[in-house]
Amino acid sequence: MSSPSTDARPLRADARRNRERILAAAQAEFVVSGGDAQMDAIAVRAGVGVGTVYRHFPTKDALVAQLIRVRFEGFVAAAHRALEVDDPWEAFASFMRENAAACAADAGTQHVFFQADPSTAPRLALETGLLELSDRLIGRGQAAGVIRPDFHAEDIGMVMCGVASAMHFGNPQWDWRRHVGFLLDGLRAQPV
Amino acid sequence: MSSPSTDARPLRADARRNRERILAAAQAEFVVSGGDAQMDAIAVRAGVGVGTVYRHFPTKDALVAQLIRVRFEGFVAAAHRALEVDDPWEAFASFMRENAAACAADAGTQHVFFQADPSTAPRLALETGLLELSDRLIGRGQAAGVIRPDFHAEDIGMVMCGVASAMHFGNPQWDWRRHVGFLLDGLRAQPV
DNA sequence: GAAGATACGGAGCTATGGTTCCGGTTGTCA
DNA sequence: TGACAACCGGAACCATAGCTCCGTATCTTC
Repeated sequence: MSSPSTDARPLRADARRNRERILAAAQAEFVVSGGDAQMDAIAVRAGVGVGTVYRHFPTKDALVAQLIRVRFEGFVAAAHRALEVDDPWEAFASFMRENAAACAADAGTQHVFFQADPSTAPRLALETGLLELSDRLIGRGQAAGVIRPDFHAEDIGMVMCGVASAMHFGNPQWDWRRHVGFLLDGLRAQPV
Repeated sequence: MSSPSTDARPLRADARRNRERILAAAQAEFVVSGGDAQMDAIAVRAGVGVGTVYRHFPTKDALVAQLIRVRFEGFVAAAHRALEVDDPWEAFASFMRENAAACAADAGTQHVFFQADPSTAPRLALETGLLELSDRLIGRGQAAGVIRPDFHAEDIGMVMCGVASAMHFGNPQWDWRRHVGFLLDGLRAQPV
């Protein structure tokens, strides 16, 4: 929940506080509204006026984009952690499980994700370096013969998109851990 | 694209024709609009007035519900076909592949699906008998030792939801056939 | 502590899109 | 073919939600 904006002029104290509040409120509001949060509701929850919301985020899309960006930073951090793990399979598997858990924990961003332009995720994966990190993670597993050789870094987006949306759109009783489990079993190198 | 309404009074010829046109137009319109089709646009495409759309479907939700219902009838038909297949694994796998292909072929209904109430799919699965058919299909595979024993009929919804949403929300370049392939490999009974 | 820049609040503007309503039209049946 | 019921068209209504505007309040700096 940081402020990665590129301009460096320091925000006034109250402005910075409000910015954080708005992001948190948006996240919370997207949870309860199921992705259809209204700007007014976000403002109320943040304890500010709508005008303030719009001063920080010129449009609703901009606010949403920021939420998504924060989420991707989390993915990147998880990838770095995974690369520390010795066992190549466990590194990959824990990366996948951790990302799924992050999606599950933050339903707000999750809801919003699926309303964004389809190109958003691929673009961010490239920009944040996530794609390259994933590539290393997978390459390591394939070199060790534990990940199927026809699996690529781009595929992570596909399967994780599936896992996340099933936990989001589907029956609340569905267990996403099982879903991830099925996939991981399918991604493991098949014994010949 | 049939008319499964329960009341039996025959529709006037023009009314029946328009009803079919509206459903087809809605499907097409949901494709190009990415799920945000407008009733006016549907009416225009169907070559009728909005009033006519509303006479056949009292609300947009009702129209959407009908599209989803038709899709489920397709699933049920696929399940029946699959049960004819001799090889238990091939029966199950072809069922999954065929359903995924149906989702891919009809992006319109697909888009709409994810806007519907999350309880819609489970409810329809029950009502249409799809759940029970899936259960038989899986039970057969498990009895033959080719499907992992901890996979249940309800799980089909979960994984198919994932596959469908990845092909719908995600990068258009993603190959859903690979996605299904990964899953099927994970669902096959693992050799002990 | 005073001045000026920065930020805030929230009423209200506006566009969008679902829905209604009723005068006119078209099947259907005798 | 005539009469009635069923059906159609589309202008207009209305609720919703994104966004703007400007007078007021607050922070920061000298």
